[in-house]
Amino acid sequence: MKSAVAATVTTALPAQPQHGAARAKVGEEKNKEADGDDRVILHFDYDCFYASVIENAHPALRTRPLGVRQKSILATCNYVARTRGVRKLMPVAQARAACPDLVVVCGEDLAPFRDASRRLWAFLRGAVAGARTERLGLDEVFLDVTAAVVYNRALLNPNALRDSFFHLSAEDPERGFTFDATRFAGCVHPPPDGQGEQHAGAGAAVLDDPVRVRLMLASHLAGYLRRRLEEDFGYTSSGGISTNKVLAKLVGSVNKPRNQTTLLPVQGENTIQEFLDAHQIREIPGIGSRTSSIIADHLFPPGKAVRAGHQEPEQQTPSGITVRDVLRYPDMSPALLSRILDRPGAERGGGKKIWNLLHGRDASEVKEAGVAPTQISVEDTYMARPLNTLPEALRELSVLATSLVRRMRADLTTAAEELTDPSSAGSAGLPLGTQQKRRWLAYPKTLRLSTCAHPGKSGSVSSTSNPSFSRISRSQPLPSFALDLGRPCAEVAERLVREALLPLFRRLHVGRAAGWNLALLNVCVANMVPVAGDGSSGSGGGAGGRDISRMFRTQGERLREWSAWDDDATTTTTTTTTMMSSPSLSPPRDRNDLFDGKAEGGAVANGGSEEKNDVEDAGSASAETELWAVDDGDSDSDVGWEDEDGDSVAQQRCAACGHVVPTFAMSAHERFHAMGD
DNA sequence: TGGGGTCCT
DNA sequence: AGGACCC
Repeated sequence: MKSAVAATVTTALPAQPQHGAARAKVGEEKNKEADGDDRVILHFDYDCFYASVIENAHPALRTRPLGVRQKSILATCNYVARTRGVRKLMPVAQARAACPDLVVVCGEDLAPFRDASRRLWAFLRGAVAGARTERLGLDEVFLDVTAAVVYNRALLNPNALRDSFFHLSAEDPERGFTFDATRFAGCVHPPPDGQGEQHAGAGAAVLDDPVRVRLMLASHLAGYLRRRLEEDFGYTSSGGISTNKVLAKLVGSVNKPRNQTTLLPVQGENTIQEFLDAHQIREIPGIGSRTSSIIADHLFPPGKAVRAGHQEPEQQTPSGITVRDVLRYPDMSPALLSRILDRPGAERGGGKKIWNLLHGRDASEVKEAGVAPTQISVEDTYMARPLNTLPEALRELSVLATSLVRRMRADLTTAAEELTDPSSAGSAGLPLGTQQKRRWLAYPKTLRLSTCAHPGKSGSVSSTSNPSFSRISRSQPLPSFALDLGRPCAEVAERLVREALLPLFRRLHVGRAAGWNLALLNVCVANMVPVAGDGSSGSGGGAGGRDISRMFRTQGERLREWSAWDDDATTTTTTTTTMMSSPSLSPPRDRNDLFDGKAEGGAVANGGSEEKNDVEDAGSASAETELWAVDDGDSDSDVGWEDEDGDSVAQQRCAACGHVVPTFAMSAHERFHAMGD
């Protein structure tokens, strides 16, 4: 995978912004069969997120075993509970049996979790200039921090690595943190002490490897961000640092609660493939249960004898087939994999994609999520008492519809900041001072209703292989009255039921007036169309409108914001070489060394258990387009880096502008002035 | 055995 | 409209 002399960083960029699609294509080609070592990706996973949200609202629960329930299972539980034998996704009854004093909290309403997730996400989005952030579910975030890391690598001072300063913005030299560039923050994946290692620690010959230096920098960035998440927001997290999304995410789970892991290449060894080889294929993100079982069935046809080569039953995740098993299979190849997975409806590049994942290659980009979701759905299940009559169904539909309308208003509108004159505001019939004008950021074009019949009640199917019985759905255009902000949610919802959802329901269940045995109802709006004049919403569903402004915020533009050259031929090589010879690129002292003095959990406490203080703090603080290029073609490391000895954060005042700047930021700061033209 | 999401066909 | 994937 990794070649010793990669030197591929994409800082040299065309002068003009590129069209998003064009840029993506270039990216694909570049990553096609190449290393894909040219990015730096962070993955954060908030530890037992739902439980943490509850704990932050009720700090007294922090020390008690806590489970968060949805219907009859625990969506998650805190680590105290896990100590007592409680597991994620465990039935509530079983959990109580294992831990009688378990505190169980209902988590069926996702609003508090959604709010907390958005607050953390807003912080991360604004934290690193030029980074892209992508949310996965409510509790995971990817960041592409390539630009910031490349920039900071160019600024490393080989004479004072221990007192390095990481710039979070090229625009504001004071924004950042100090760190020790002679070591990684947190854990690294093949552990330096590892028995097999004959390299001296994590060190020696390796630091002339630019990938490794970037990962070292990224580990400190990840450590800093996680510390902020914990200290400022009360959420601990696990982090993974690597060169693409799948590896970052995978390696993040190596040291799970409240820690982080950097996956580093080791020269002359294929440590990344070894890391992957040991995983069950089902554990690789992107390889789901369907693909897993198809592969398993092909490699070891169900009729035949059990695998001989495997000594242990290994009662872990399903199938037991590892990445190594697949790759070592006779004549295994992308083509064979494609044939195995080929079936009607299969994804086109599917085989090749899986093949790449099995090798740790993942060219997918970190996608900046729009402020508006592309879909909003509300659902409820009725396992215990399936719906069979129209009055029941209508009652539930109206509950769901009310909640849907409320969510549309919460997630798809924003405060209207138009400079409306007081008289026109008053004419809307609301008190002047308290008027909450909202306007749509994006509006859905489609309304969809889905149902699902009860698996066991009337029909067949009890198979474990059946992942919840399949849904059926019907959709229609969303009536425009659904967008009327002047009426109460419940009123809009009732009309929605009568005029849209009921007809959809009849289309779903033609010919039967009752007795459907419905175990699930789902109401969904989709196909969001951004409102013209606002650049912040989801992907255009139809021909409606494309979000032009977002298409220009491509990776190229982000990199240009930082734009320090990463040419290994220049002074940076000196930097890294010198770095190597520095006393120790020591192994992490300890697995939990990141937050030294701190005793136990966040302590943010969040004051009283104030119920809701919500509403849109999410919008602000995103990384602005700070378009200025630090051209650091030369001059770098020697000039301006005297033998500064000051232990902690030495500062200087800039003669040009009077800003107080950390000494290690001074060089960058001066270039800032030089740039100004 | 939940209550959500995304993308592709 | 459905299926695959993710949490």
